[in-house]
Amino acid sequence: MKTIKDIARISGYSIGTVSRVINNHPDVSDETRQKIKEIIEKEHYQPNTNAKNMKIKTSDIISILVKGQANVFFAELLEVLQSRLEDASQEISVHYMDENADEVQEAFLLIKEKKSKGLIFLGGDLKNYSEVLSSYRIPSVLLTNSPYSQDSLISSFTTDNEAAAYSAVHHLILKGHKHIAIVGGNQNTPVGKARLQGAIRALNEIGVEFKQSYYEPSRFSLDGGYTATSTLLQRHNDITALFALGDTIALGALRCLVDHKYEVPKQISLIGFDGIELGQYAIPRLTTIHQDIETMANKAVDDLLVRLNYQRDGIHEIIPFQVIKGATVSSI
Amino acid sequence: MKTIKDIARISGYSIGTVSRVINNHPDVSDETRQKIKEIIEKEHYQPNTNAKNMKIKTSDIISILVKGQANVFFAELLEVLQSRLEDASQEISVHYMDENADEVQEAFLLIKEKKSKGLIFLGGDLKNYSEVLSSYRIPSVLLTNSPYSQDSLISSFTTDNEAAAYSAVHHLILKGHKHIAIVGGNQNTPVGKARLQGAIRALNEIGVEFKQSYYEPSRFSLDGGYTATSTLLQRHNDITALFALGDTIALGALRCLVDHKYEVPKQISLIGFDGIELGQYAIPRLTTIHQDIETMANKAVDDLLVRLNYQRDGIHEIIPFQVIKGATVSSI
DNA sequence: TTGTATGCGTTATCAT
DNA sequence: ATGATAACGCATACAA
Repeated sequence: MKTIKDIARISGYSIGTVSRVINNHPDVSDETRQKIKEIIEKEHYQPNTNAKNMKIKTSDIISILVKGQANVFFAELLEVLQSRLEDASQEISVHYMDENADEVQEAFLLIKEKKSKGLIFLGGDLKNYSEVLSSYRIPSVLLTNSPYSQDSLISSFTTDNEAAAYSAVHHLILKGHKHIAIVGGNQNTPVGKARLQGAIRALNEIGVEFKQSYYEPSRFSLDGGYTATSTLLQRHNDITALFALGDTIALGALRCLVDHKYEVPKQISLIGFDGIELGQYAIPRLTTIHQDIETMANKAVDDLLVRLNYQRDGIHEIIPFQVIKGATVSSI
Repeated sequence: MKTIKDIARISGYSIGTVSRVINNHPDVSDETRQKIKEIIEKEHYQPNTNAKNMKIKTSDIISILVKGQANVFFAELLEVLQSRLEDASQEISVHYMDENADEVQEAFLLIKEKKSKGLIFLGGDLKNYSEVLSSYRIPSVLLTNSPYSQDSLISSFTTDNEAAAYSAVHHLILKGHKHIAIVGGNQNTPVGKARLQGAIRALNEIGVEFKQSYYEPSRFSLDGGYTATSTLLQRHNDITALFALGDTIALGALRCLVDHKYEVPKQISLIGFDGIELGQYAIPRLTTIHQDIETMANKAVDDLLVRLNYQRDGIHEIIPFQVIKGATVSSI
């Protein structure tokens, strides 16, 4: 493989000059720059990223860490983020990680080895945000979760999951529902917990006591939603409405209800959470809580770009949500 | 940040010995190994990947290149691949790339810089598979497309897109349909082309001439399917069946048909292509062509693992598909 | 404006 | 079994 040495040899210049051309340094004569560029082109030379990363102090890259590659909501959020950052001519690199991977560890590597100048987390909770990591002074933005750490380098823009879940169930209650089951989510995650809490609060408010048997957790998937709903239907026959802790779960639930010969929403109503695009393609259209990904993404990008240039403390904002009235909820 | 030097200093051993411990070389005494490991643990030392990659001749990693992160079919295929490779205790790294990125270029980097020992391509056509790349002698497997290059290092396991599309339309024809419209896909891709060709062949076989106006291309998305279907419905009012060149497109089409007050399948039948999980959660369940991802993934992994150990030529196999009879097609 | 030399953190080769 | 040291390919401080 060709290295910078080869280009130097072929061009007759030194590797120093070649390096300057590669990195667009100003102190090279136009003629030399031109000549070297041509040779680079002709030889298909590509700088070795490993060697490069070892030398540079900081790169111009903002890294985005996405937790859970199957998460449709994150995928949609990511799309907006990418588009905004592209508008700002901001180089980015996206890193998908496993649901149960350690995002702080990953971030650490990104900073240490790829020398990212800024970080955006989609999911994750930075529970283990460490002093070491903090010592690098890299501004970060956390989306869709509240920050555990109170480090001033972190901003967060999140939906109030508790309040949103409350609204979802409240919407069902307004339609006359009382026998409401809750499906999906993981009570070991802050998000899952908050959503269930919000739902319970709405129930309690009208004097309905929440019974554990009306809740069935599930993986965040179509299949998970289907199975959990199946369990709930078997367990109780008085359910008139279902609150799914995510749209993907809701779509699994929807199919399950139909398979069990329930008419939606006539016999059983269904409301989801997230507001993913797919929900509006479902038949019937999914009623759901819409998290405002546009605003989230815009604020995240604006905040990060500012803090990249000016020393400021991170901010923490709650982004308003919205109930999308689809066709899966009806009055009792 | 701690480096191997620090660990050497702290432990009292040389960096050579520390390196040996890190890489599990046998020629270290158990006692030394133990001591050094403890220090590594205590100091939270992590080897620098950049430096490491510069030195190693070849890593033990198989890289998977996925073209188009929004592609649900690839996502499902990837899941099976990952599970199979994990069973074989095979380290992998997944790289998502843009739909119109150059996968050969990316592969080149992966081989040169991450020293991958094997490659799996999801999508892409290796049109530009170069001599340079070939000179590295890295076994590769191409899934879901036929190889352009005849390099003996490449295996491929693919669905016969032309035949499968033929079967899809033939299925509609058997149900009595003649006014069949085709929606979605990109005629600049081999896959899109093959699927359209197969559909046309089925039509021609029963003496129906294919008219261009009964075909509307689209992006590979819900929205794309919706819009293209809209166009077709506006253009013709004698359509009794729709063949979507992908399931995601089909689901967009389904929503569009319903919005236009067509009953599916009573008034208009619909068949998709791919066999993604989501299709079986749609209401009604999607009739579609199922590509056998299990077999594809199994064969890909088996073939690659064998060729990693024995010098053999790549093979090219067509994997049988299957018509899934959902509920979106009925007799006329 | 250009060239030279040093070091980044490793692995691997050659000693010991 | 362990240590010393030469690369790997590049950016950069310093020299010219």
